[in-house]
Amino acid sequence: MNRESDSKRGVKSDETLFALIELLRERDGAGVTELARAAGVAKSTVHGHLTSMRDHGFVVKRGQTYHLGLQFFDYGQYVRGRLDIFRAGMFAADRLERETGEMSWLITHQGGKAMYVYGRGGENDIDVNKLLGTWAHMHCNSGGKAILAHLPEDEVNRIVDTHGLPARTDDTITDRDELNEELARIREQGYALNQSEDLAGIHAIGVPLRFEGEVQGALSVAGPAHRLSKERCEGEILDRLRAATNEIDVSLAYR
Amino acid sequence: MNRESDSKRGVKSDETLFALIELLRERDGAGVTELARAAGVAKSTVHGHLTSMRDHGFVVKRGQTYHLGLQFFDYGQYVRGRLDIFRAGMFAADRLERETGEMSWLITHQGGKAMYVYGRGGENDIDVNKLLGTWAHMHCNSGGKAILAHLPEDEVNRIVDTHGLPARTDDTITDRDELNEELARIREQGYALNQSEDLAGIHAIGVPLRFEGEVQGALSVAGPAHRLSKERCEGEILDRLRAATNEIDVSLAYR
DNA sequence: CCCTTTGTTCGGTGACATCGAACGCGCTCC
DNA sequence: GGAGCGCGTTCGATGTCACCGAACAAAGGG
Repeated sequence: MNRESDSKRGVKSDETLFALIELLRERDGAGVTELARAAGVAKSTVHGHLTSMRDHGFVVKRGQTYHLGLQFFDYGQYVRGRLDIFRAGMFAADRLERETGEMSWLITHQGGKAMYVYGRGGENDIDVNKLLGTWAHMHCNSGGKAILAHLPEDEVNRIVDTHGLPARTDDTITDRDELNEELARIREQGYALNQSEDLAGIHAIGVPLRFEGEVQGALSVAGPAHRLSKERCEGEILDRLRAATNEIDVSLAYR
Repeated sequence: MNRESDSKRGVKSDETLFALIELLRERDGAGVTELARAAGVAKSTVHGHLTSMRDHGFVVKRGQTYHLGLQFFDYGQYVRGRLDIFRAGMFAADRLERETGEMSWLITHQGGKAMYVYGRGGENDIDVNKLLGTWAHMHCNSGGKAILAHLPEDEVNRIVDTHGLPARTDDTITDRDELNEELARIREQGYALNQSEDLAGIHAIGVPLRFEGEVQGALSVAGPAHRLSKERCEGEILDRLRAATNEIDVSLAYR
């Protein structure tokens, strides 16, 4: 009723399960009654799903309220660990951070969005853990743009159709044609810049990580605008990024 | 049919969903037919669940085979980020690793098992990422024993009933009475030692992290036996652990 | 101590999860 | 190159079980 698209050939019961999971996250844990009201289902239904999840560690009960369980962390670590990009790029990202003193990021994409897969701190690790494992739009950050630039044209179109080009700052690219020009430029020069297009005052530069003709992800360096001038990005940092990419390519080829 | 305990009041459809998820992990991705055979359900059933999961990013399709998706990593990072222990203990673990040059671990427990929530490398980060986010029995590592020692007696019994005391090495405590003696000792001296009880040649020392009268987790230092002698553990390292614990306690109190 | 609100249990019932057969495709192997 | 196997996917028919709502049991709060 609330979701208009029931046309899909999925399992409805799973749909409510996932809704409950998302609700538990949004609210940082919740009770049965609260969940039932929010999801629009009976209390007993919610209770049933929670019981199943509890048996598998996806949910824990503290007092009267249910919370998402560490089983998610378990599976999450597994999924990340399976990514070639992650295994081949970790060390490169570490070194990049040491050499530049700025944040370094390993990024990949799934379902038309980019995810921060691995990051190293620069000044403080707090920000890293805030972003780590979160989804981002691909049009407004260096890594995402670097990936988009090397994706088939129809896939780029599909992604833009699905997720749009929301403005994060005044400098975000929100026009389709403008994005295509930018992607062509990135393809040509081999790297993508982000000048306050995602967060005001944050600049970044990213390069694509390709393997077997496909973009697997991107490697990027980000930091405050006053330190990451266009000149520094396209000079020192780009050189280091190129070296790191090369190292990762080799590592991917011989994995 | 394969599972004998259908007595639980859960949702059967969720049960097969979780079975599929686990199968996808065990096999590092699989096709519909393979999953259907392994789970003992119809292909169309599998396909339905996969479609639902795909819509929510829990699964991705590469070619003809399905793999677990990065949505798990997203939720996983969220769950860890909500742990008080993690937010309050990260920095302490970092410093501990720098000061001792050994691996440091932040551990917590759920459902009677311990999980490695945060770790820093010591010599190599590879091992850290192997263990990070995995479950462990609580009776055979320092952090787990430190937690057990400060849990109510009936809960300890329930845990042992559920998970048993499997022998990981020749030195693993496999006897219930012996475990209880050990736990009493730990309670008295305030720290737990692990001398090759989990992995041969690996020693460790752990202290409990308590807050509001409850054990929230444990902090531990681990490394090769030849460097982590009983004397060093109970001397220098214990001192540093105590300092770190104190810092975490303060951080927890004022969170 | 009542009275509200919570989590939990319990049958009854119709929606829907499940099944099996059929389809279309890509592959291999004669 | 076409016959045949295997795959993922679709489609109805069916009977199971996910769902509901009411009743129950604890747990606070006034």
